[in-house]
Amino acid sequence: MTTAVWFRKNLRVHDNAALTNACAAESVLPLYCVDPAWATPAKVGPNRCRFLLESLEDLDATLRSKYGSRLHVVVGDPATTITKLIKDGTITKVVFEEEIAEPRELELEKRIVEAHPDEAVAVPSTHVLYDADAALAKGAPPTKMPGMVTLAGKLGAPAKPLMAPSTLPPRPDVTSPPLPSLESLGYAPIATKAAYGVQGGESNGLARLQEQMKRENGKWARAFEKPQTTSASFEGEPPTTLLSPYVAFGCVSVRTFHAELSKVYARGQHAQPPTSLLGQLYFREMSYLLGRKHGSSFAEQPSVVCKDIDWDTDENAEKRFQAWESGRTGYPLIDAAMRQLREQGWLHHLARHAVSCFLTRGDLYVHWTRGRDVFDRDLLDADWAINNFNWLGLAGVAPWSPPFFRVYNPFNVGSSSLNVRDADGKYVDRFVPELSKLPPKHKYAPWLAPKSDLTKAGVKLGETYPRPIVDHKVQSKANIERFKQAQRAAKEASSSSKKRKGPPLVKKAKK
DNA sequence: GGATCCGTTGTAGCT
DNA sequence: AAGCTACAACGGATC
Repeated sequence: MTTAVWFRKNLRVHDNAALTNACAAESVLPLYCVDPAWATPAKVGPNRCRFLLESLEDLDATLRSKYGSRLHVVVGDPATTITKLIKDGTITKVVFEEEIAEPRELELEKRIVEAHPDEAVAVPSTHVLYDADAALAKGAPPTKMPGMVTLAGKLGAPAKPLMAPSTLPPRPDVTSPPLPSLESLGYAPIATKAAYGVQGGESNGLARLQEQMKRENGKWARAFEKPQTTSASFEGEPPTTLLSPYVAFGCVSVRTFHAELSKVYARGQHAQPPTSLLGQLYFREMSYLLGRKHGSSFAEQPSVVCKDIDWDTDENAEKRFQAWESGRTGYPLIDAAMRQLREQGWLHHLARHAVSCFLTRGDLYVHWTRGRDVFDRDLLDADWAINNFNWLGLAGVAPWSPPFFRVYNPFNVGSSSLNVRDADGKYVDRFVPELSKLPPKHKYAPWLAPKSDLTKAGVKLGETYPRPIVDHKVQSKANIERFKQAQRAAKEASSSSKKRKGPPLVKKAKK
């Protein structure tokens, strides 16, 4: 009688509801399924996949050293794999934490529960601070931080994280293949390290959590305010905690993060949401609540969470998208960020703002889902609910968007909004080295540099580095106007359809 | 039910 | 350098 613990977004032994649940079983098989339809370079970039594999190795090592067990990793569709294990008698039950918002995962667990109503045991997720359905029972999910703070007040303290089990029931005599490698999954080897050298795994994640909470004896965590941190960042002391990849894969439980942060907060004055560290956890929570409630209509246009905007989808838009994705827009800040994303799997939050505004309503007018998919592939901390929440917001289509006429200027690096703080242009040097010999004042706007400076630096615009793909000043102004018109048209369409007593939001016919 | 307020992080130009 | 103003103006929550 063996129970499989199916690890999903909880690659850890602490605060793991499925693992804790399985402790009463006679025998436990720790199971992870690498879905080959997902773990492929087009869907999941090499950095992200490497982080996953590192996390699996760490989990396996912990299971071996602490529990005398080991991880059974199967490369295959999780539902098919679980069915096979049940049918061949390897396991009699499977325990897993429920998904909250991601459609792909919800669909998957539905298939498993329907196929195995007696064998599948779904336990409430530890991936969020609050039980999502209990939170939604209090009313509509908040779209703004004051609403989230109020909700948290109503719900009280989040559940205490579960302790790692002291022992596990024995593992059945099952032969496990060696853990997959990047190469075995069809990835080319990666020569470079991920951002700040982060490596996946619960051990690394918990160590980083402790480190960040102890930084300046807790003062750093208490004083943390996101907009004060520097966006053009890639080395040295990280500007933020860099814990997001660990939380996304579940190497660190968000509840453990919250509990540790609460201890540090209790020791002195601290910043408040939305800008504080707690605020960051609250934004994550909002993403999940909105994802659970509206996830299926996130990309449905129009819907209550997505305005009907006439994004460009023609060949020219495709070319602009490709220039953006490959870091060849002619705007060094955008290009450096996009190359950093690809190389390191990470971007500071404000750099994410800069590139997503640029791709969508700001400059290129490309559909936001294109950018979302790139982030989902390349970010180490890619998380379905959070990624959609942020793109919907930045593209200007969601109720939680900033006013649409607030567009970031991609070369005004002295402005406080993007907080680039890179007078020497080191960020450009690192990721757009073809501009590194320019004088610092021209590094973020090479097209404004005098010819003599360009020649001296060996820069030939249009050859060694692109000219700006669009004229930001002209284009952003035109786009604001276009967005305004689209917004008005959408509003009129929805109010006239209401008058006709038809469905309030009619799905637009596909082009 | 209409008015008012507010929203994590805008820009440009001026003092 | 920091701080002010004008710009243009949405939509959800609250009173």
